[in-house]
Amino acid sequence: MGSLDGIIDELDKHRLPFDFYQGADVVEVSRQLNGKILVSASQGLYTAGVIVETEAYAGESDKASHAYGGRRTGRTEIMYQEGGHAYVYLCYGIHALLNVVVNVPGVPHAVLIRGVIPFIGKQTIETRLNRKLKFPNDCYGPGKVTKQHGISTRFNGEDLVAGQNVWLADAGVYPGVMEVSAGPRVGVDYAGEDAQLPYRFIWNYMAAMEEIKKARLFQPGFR
DNA sequence: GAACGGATTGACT
DNA sequence: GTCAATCCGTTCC
Repeated sequence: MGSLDGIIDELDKHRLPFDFYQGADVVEVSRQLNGKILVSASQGLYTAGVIVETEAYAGESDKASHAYGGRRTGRTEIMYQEGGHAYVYLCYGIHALLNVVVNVPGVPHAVLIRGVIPFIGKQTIETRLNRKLKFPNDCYGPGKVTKQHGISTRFNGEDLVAGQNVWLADAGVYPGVMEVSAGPRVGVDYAGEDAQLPYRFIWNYMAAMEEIKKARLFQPGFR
């Protein structure tokens, strides 16, 4: 009852389908990813949490994107593949950042996962951090997400639809209509006027916790 | 073979 | 709120 295996099994059954990632509008996909579940199995240890912050990167026409102007290199290649794969790259030489590849082959759109409220594997996460989790502070920040969930650049190219190492699920956690706010992206001053685009989506922590409490997966005695 | 620079973080006031 | 450390991978010569 409420066993870890049972919950992971449930999250596996409710994976986001292939079609979800083929969406033509990466900004809308970015918004919709708030409330979805990030599940990872790294070093044989499961962790999972609710996504509460994302940013859209709109490929060739977006000056903030690594694929701006059709830039296609070894690093950006995965973004040109079909949606539903992970794009993980190293930032500032230290932080791995997790992106979800969106759209059809040849269209290098992606969504950066910037915030997650963890609910499975808290002990694993605290071991990785070497300290206790601090809410809500530890939930926001793209480098924090990958550290907590054991996601390194080795996860680059992972299949989110059929792979066993990392995936996304719909666990019935949905933001209220007005609860996800849009704003400019972080750390993209180099992108000129594109830095002002409202491609960043944040789900307020208190509001997210309210919705999480309501979801079936989180009811006492579930399973 | 080497320069470049960053989709950040955490410490500090 | 401000600010500097950070260091590898990517890119191009």
